[in-house]
Amino acid sequence: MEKRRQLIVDLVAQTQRLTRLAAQATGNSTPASAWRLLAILETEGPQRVGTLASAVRVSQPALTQLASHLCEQGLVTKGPDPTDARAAILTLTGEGATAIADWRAEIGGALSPYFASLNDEDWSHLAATVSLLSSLDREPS
Amino acid sequence: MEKRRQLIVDLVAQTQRLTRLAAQATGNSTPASAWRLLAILETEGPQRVGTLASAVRVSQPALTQLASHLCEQGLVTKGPDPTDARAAILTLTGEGATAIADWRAEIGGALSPYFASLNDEDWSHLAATVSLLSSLDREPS
DNA sequence: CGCTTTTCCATAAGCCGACTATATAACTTG
DNA sequence: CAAGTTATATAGTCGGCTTATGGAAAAGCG
Repeated sequence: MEKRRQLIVDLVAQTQRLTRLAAQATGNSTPASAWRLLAILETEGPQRVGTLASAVRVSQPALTQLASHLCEQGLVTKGPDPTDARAAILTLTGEGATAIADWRAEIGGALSPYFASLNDEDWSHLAATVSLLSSLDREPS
Repeated sequence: MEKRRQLIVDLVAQTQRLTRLAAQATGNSTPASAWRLLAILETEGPQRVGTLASAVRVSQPALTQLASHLCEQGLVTKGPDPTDARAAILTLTGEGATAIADWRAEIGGALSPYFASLNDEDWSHLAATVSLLSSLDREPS
């Protein structure tokens, strides 16, 4: 289906635009990878550095560095893994959870004007798209 | 509508993930801003640097630098504006158009496995979402 | 058990894209 | 034409991400 492949391409192009729009509209300079990391810790619970690196889709050193920044800010804590002395486990703090909530409010507020003209049908398409995107990157088939 | 605001947030989160997935799946290091620039030139025709900077959503110096890179690669050309000697006008070259086409093929090929399990209804939601996203950043209302 | 190999994370060095501030040149206005 | 404004270019800097590498712990194997 060549048409579907084209649709994927268009979707990616639009997501890049929206990502950029969100970054610019909020003015928040916190990198997207940080938000992905916090969101993963929130939904999946404490995780190892290596696991997080692949989940966030950055290199392991990048995640180590990101984690140290977030530790300094008090948004996550790094602790030992009782089952493996090499490993480090990152845990979301209460402040980290608050930071995510704040960011969500900020982005929602900044972007909702752009979505003001959507009708109910548009919203249902969006909802469906969000839910299917949420579950599509577990292993390409 | 608090639910809708939440949906926007989730959409942004998913688009960030997809953007990152696309970057990683293709291995193509060309920055997203370059693709946005080429795509704009393709659909809108030759444009001034300043106009492109805001369309691509980067600062003017960033676009100047990006343009010079793309010129070196032969993907765009920079020419004078006959109506304003200060201005520079960027134009997509044939090679530039080819580069976009190639990239689209690459991203479509790299990502389509992830979308293999979608049904017809999913695809129609995606199509609707793409089309509404395409037309949402002309001025927040 | 001891030794090798593998795994996990941290550190080092460097690249590249983006930003702010500033300079230069050209258009516009009074 | 002088003064102010606008369009782009340049300089300088910062931050995130990458590859390459190091060191320590676990796992595999004789």
